[in-house]
Amino acid sequence: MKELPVCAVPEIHPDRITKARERLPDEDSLFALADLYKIFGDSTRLRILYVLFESELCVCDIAELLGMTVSAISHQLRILKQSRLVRYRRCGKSILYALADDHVHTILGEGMEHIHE
Amino acid sequence: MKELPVCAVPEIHPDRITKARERLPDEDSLFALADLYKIFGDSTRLRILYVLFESELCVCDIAELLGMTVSAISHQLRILKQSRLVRYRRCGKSILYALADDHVHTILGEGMEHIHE
DNA sequence: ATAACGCTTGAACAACTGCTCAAGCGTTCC
DNA sequence: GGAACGCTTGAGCAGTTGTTCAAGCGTTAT
Repeated sequence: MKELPVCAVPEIHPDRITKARERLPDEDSLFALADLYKIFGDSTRLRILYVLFESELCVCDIAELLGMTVSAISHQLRILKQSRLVRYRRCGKSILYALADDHVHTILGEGMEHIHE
Repeated sequence: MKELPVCAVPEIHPDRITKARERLPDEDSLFALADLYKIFGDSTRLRILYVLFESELCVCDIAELLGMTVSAISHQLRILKQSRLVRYRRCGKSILYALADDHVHTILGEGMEHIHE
């Protein structure tokens, strides 16, 4: 991080603007990234992800765990499914949900580190 | 991740529920974590963070860069300030904003990895 | 002092989000 | 087949969010 000591150019700094613009990812990546973080930005979804850390669970298990309706959980699981953060498989009458991969661990780990510093 | 092959217990699985409950962080951490991710869940704020990667910038620089009003940027900077993701210092008439620490890099890095896999 | 400049702030508004409720779908068991 | 069960889905509603607009604050320049 450059820290320029004085403000040689008042108001607008064209040189810095040019360089900073290069750091901007393309628009698609930006929106995809924002959408991903939006998913983690809700405590219900966070709680769902955390309870899936231990083992796969059916929808009514999760609802029971979090003290919420099955419908509310199902709505949130659909969002988590669409973002490929959880996967599911049918098992008799139930549908068992599980974390899709290890990205969830690492992403949540970084976040926890920040808030607890 | 345990993956149980059959559903010995239909409907609700009390043993899994007990274990899963232990993985839940305390409520304060959960809300703090959700609030942190909410910040990253907006493309304007993401763009602000990215343009600050290169060097510190004043408010009207950022506004110019992103093609938005100074007011809109200022509102978002206030949110980023409150979450300790950016810091600022006065410099003459201008106020220069910069990334607060390296957490931003690592958090955004993890996210990018997920969406590009 | 007074004006100009850079930035902040609060109110207002449209757009979005998460939950509830009611209805419906797919599978299993009788 | 038909009932029961687990889950999903769409509409509706309250609460939240991001931007605009207008006004105001603090510093600098005259």
